[in-house]
Amino acid sequence: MENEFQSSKPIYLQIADRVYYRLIRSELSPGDKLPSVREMAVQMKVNPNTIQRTYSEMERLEIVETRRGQGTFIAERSDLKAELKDRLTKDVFKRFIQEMAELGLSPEEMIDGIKQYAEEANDES
Amino acid sequence: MENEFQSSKPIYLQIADRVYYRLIRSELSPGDKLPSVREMAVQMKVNPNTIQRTYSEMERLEIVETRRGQGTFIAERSDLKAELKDRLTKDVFKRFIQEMAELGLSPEEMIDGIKQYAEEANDES
Amino acid sequence: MENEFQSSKPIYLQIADRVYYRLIRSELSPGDKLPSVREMAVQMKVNPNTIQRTYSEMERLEIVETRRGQGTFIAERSDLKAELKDRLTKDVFKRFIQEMAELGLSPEEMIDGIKQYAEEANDES
Amino acid sequence: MENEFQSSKPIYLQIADRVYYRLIRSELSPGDKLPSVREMAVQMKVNPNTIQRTYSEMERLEIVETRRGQGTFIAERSDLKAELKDRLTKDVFKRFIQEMAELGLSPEEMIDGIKQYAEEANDES
DNA sequence: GTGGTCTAGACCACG
DNA sequence: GTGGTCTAGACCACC
Repeated sequence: MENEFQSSKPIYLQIADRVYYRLIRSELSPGDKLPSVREMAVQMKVNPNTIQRTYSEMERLEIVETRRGQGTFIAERSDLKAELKDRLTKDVFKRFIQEMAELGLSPEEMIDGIKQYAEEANDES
Repeated sequence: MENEFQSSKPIYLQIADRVYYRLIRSELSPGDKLPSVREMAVQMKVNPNTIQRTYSEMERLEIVETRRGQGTFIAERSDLKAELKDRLTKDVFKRFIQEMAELGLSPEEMIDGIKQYAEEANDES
Repeated sequence: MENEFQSSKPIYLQIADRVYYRLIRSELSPGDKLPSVREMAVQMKVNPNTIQRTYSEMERLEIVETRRGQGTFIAERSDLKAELKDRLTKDVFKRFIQEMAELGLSPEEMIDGIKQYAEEANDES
Repeated sequence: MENEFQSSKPIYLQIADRVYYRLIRSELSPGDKLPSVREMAVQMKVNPNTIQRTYSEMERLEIVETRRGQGTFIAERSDLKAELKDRLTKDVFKRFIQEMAELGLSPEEMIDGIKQYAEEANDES
């Protein structure tokens, strides 16, 4: 009865993120068909309108294209995966570095912190 | 007539963030009096209720304490600054590492990326 | 046109108290949907913002959780009712005993007083 | 620099309570002179206006009387102490029993609870 | 439809 | 003058 989405980030964007990650991890590839809006809604335990938004957003970013009567497909561009990964990692890096700078941490301290926290994450897993 | 706040994050939290950063940069210290709700509202070009919410939130987190009829003050705990910095940096690290892991980057790649982007930031400045 | 709230305790907390009591009396159970902010506001003859505050407070205490676009629900924790009752009774006991101690009454006198007043209450009913 | 008042109860009433308790414990007696407003303010680390309110409140309740040019004195009524104690204990009992009834506790459970919590309080002391 | 946020303006208790 | 509460009404993102 419950879905698993949290944080303040809109659910429809969280779902888009999942698609991006599956692409980058090569669990999805250009040309693959995505589940229908309704089916995805059932899988995600979410309102179909929410999936509709997800798909619209991804189409806007040209990550996905819809073919009338056939469904929604990962865009057929050879560089899609690399481009997507680039864009996402770049965003994450920039935000991270900027926030850390505001907190007064030097690049060296950032690197130390990553070593430390990455270890902790390993311990937990 | 216009204020300078952006985006999705609520204004009242953005203002709280500013207080946190001023604390960490030692522009504010435990015991210091914050501007009154009304005065801060003028400074920030925001409705007094918005500031009220900022102050309530910070009080909930025990970063600030209000003395009735006197105003709102930075909490008088010697470890406040360190604790706050810790909490904020921890949050940023965790989010960064988790997002990067989802993008399939290893800690080594994260570190390389930081070196690279930190250089770029230097070049710009 | 008039609502029925009194005294010094903020209305938004008085309304929260009512929810707590309904939970303890099992008129509400984990997972139940509370009325929407607007509907509750009508019922209580109060401004929607006041209810909003009530719900925020209850969410802060993890007694309630909100699902975006769906409404506000009693938290789904099996021990919620017992925990809540415990917390509330504990608070009342502690305050009572402390006040009585300050008035110089021994536990025995407290017990005698309860017997006496409980009888009176019976007589009235 | 800090005073020691807490809870949501107004400071001026908390200070009045202290006077009541000192009376009941016979640390104060009818006819005794209270400290001047200013002196009490210094003792309590509080604004003189706050003490002024305390004294006004106590005068309204006829627990205290002010003699112009001389100061403020505990009212000279032989029954003052007993009456005060009665009134305060009655209030505390009634509120306690009512709150407990709302929580669904029987008088027997109240008595059990008092025994239990009174013990705990002993352990701590 | 839902809750979340923000503005505007008011009143009050408190110090 | 201070913060705390409440009302009224608006807009928005999300489902």
